[in-house]
Amino acid sequence: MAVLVQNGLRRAIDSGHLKTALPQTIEIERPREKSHGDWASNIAMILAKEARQPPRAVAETIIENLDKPDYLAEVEIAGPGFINFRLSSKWLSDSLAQICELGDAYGRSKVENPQKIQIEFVSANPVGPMHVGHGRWAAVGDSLARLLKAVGHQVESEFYINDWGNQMRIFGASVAARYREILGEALELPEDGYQGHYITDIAQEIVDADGDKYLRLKPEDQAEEFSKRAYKQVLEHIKKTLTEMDVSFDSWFSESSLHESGKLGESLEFLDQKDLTYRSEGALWLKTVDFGDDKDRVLMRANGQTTYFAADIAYHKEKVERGFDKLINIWGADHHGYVKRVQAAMTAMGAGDNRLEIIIGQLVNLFSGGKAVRMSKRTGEMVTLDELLTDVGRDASRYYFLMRGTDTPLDFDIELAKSQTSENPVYYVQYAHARICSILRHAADQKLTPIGKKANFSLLAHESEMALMRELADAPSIIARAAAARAPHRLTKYSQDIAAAFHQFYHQCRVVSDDEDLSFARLTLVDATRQVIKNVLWLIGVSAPQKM
RNA sequence: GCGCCUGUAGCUCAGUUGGAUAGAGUGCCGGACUACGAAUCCGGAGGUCGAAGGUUCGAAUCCUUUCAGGCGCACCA
Repeated sequence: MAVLVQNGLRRAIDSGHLKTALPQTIEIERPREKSHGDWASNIAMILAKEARQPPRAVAETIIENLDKPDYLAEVEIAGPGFINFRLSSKWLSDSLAQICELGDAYGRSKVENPQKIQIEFVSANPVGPMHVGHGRWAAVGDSLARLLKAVGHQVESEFYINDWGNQMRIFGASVAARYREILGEALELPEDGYQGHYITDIAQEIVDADGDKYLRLKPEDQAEEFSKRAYKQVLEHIKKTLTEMDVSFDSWFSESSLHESGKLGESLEFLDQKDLTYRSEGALWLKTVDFGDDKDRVLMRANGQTTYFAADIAYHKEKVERGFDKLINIWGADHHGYVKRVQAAMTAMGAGDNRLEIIIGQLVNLFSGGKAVRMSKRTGEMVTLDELLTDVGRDASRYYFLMRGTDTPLDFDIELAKSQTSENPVYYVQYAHARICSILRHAADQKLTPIGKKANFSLLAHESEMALMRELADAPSIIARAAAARAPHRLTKYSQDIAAAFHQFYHQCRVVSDDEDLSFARLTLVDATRQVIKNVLWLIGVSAPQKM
């Protein structure tokens, strides 16, 4: 379409009717208002000043020089100088035929510059069960990965396991304290210890398996032993929960492996050789200020221990070495203060300014019957993702997590989700899919099945049929834009738009009727709708049921 | 004090990167099943896009100021 306008424009300029330069880009957009056609261009208004002509006159000149291909039904000037294009029914028929032909692949596309992208998300600390907030990043990250693949990128998802440092020690000590309590000793929880009930559960499992075998060890050695053992258990649990959510990771990367393999030391040395570090007050610092941070950051403490930041640098260096063009990290808003220093470190390492893309997602606020639920891992006062999945279900949870943009906080009311699940739009969309399957079953009873491209699409001329076909034809561009904007939540909106267009069509047009040709055409349209709903729901990670 | 995010219908939120009369859902009022699923559809009421300036043909969108809310400002991870 843009090319069409460009050609017309060039002709207008070449012939001297328009005194202006050919613009770099010509914007073509879909008007909000249906009466404004299928596509519209604002180019005349942009050029009006330079051409020293009123916008409408410019538009007229452009239209006079325009080709008229058969997919175009009408071109008109509207409002202050918009050029509106109305597509012919042939164009809609063609896109319908394309859906039939491509099936599950419909909606996918090929970006101009396919990249090798790594997307890292969730990365929950393996010291307890995942909470509801993790669920949001699991849903968003997994859908984004699917979305990026759908537009032709090579995508690898990764879970970073923070299995090193203070928290692991405290975790082990907490389990050890509960272990001793079960075996009759007085409870002495470590400072800042974890208090969730699952800690006791883990301790109980150890008692059940090995009895009081560890009781003779010193408390520090118990903690050491248990942190390794318990963390594996917790990690398995995390994996299981993610599987239940239908979220899968291509790789699991362990923080402690950076320490053990020496990669951490190597990256410190690397920075040192580039003269980016210095010693002060007994600690080793990185000159992050030189790269946009507010202050320099400590890599190694005065006590000789490296910081989490140092490990993260090694981690990101390793990622770059693995050859990704783009690294996407999804972090909760409580980590946004950390963005600058990691970006600074990336720049310092010479990884390129745009290599790392950090998506900061606002947090999930949990409510129960309108009252805020306080969550704390330390005190164990929390609602786990498992509980949520059991209560609300996978489909509703994933859809709900995805309905809002990531930079808006998500209020999740458990009671509302439990008691009024029919209000959740996911059912509206799934119902449309189930209804279609029902229609297809009914048609099969009448010995009718959709016949794909061979159907006579010119019979689909009703207003609601055209609207539905237009909606379906949008899929590739909606998906492409959602991927580019890293905005999987747009898919939920789109899925509702398709369902709405279908339900409207359903109420106005009878699909299976005495008119066999019309029935074939409408069955094909209905089947194409089913296909598109299914494809979009798959990107969201929600099932498309045949019955409900 | 500094930084990031957010203020849009009674409520929960979209708004396709600056377009035309700002849209959904929910709630409220009123309608539609003797044919393919009423978990559906149709109609109505409901707005100073937090506020004030600015940029331009044109602003919810960009800039400045300001008010309100959330989050963050470690030799924790």
